[in-house]
Amino acid sequence: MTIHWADVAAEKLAGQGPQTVATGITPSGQIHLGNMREVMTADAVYRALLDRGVEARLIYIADTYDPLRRLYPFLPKSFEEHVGKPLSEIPCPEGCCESYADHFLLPFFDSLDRLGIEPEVHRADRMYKEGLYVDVIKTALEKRDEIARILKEVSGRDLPQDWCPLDVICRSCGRLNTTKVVGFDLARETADYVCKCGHQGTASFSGGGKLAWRVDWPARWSILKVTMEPFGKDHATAGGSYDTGKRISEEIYGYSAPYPVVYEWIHLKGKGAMHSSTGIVVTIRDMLDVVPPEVLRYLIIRSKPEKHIEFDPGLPLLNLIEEYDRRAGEERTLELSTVGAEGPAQVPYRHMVTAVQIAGNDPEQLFAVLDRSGYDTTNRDQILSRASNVRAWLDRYAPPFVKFQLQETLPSKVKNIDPELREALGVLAGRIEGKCAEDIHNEVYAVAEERGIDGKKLFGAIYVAFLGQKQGPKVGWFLASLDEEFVKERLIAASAD
RNA sequence: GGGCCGGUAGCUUAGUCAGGCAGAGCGAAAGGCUCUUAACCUUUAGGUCGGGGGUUCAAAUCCCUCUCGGCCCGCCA
Repeated sequence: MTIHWADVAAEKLAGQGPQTVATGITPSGQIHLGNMREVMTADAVYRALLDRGVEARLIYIADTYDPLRRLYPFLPKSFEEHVGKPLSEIPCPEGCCESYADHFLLPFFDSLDRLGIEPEVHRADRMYKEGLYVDVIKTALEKRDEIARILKEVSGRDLPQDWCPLDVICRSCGRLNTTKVVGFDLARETADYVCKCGHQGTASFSGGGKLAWRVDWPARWSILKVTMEPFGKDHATAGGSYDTGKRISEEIYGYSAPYPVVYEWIHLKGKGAMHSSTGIVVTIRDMLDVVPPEVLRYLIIRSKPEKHIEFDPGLPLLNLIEEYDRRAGEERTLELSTVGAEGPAQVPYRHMVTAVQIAGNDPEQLFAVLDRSGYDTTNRDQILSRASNVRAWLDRYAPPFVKFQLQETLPSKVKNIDPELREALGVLAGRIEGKCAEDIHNEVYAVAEERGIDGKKLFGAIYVAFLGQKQGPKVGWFLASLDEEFVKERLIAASAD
């Protein structure tokens, strides 16, 4: 019996007072599955804490005050002028949201909700503007030399003479990365700066700028009293931002660094790590179109955070879904993956792949097909939702050989079928009337046997006649789901020449 | 150059902290249900635990070393 990693972390933290589990992501682009690992990891530990009766909260800090680093491939050329501005101060790239940051945050929040993750949200720009950072900014400026020394000692990085832990926003051009702080006044809580754009001015500690990342992070820990935080392996390396953050937190802010959980990246099978700038991205919303939220949770919760996840949205995704649906995984993992009261699906995803393609977009037809196959269709909402998952999967990720399409007219390939097989199709046409799926299926075997034909070949011929390809869904059930006259006509047409 | 994480069956992996018979799922193969249609049942095969060395009665597990993959030591989750 293995203790789940979330419980291991929770056990370490138990008995140390109320816990604040923090996560943070910069909404600089589509928030993808890789990013989601951070939040899922935090949520798993949060749940594990609650399960053992520890008082805990889950917070999510949106780094909305980070500057836009560069013109990402998905942005219009016109956004060049916004590079360097805080994400919260840039307009929405598609004109539908209040800001650039919101454009990527809102769909992400929607996804979190569906995943059953309900963090308290803190937007960095608001925290700065509301003055929550004023004290930590003052301390950082006062102890600038000490911070610089820590950064040098831990990361080996030499900072320029005029380095300042506070980056200010130019009042004229709105950029964070083009200004230089030339002086500050702790009493008035302002900093003086010059900007490359030619402007010079004075910026307030409340919203006039932000701390450099390596200082911002530990400062935030002390402001929000963070006790546990997962982060990507980029921050975890020796000399990385956790190491410097830990020292800054303890020595500058007198606050113990949070308990770390380091997570690995999620790779897209055959393409490498997900990264918004490389275009190797599957967004959370994309995935939620294809799998139910429980399965997405399961994907992340079943792997230990330090293992990278090789994610393949093609055929192997079905294994993951079915492993979850059949409750084949480890019990605690399944428990932590649950969202609400929704149970596992009654209809296996794989079968749904066939059913959906037979039924097309007609829900009644779909229920008819499923009823015929003997599945429980009482939970109609769940079935429709799964069916819509399956359609999206077929559309985007399914390998060609699982797809089929009923041919409106007799496929020309029928001409290549052996005459004796075609004849058998004609015989079959006369034997399906009023028969149920299973009986039709049996007729196929019966006809093949009577005529001394290899059953395999006869099945193949049927598929060619209806789908134009050599394989397809289970024949009896497939034919039974179609209009009987249509089936007869098609079989006769295929047998004639 | 220095560091961090990972390498266990064809694939995904548990077990590594705290040494004690290498386990599971998927896939594969064989058989069964008068039935290949991605359905079900039964059974089987599959391993140099990345390589080498060391410690030990005993090593996937601890130590050293090499190697492969990924990442970090500017910025960035």
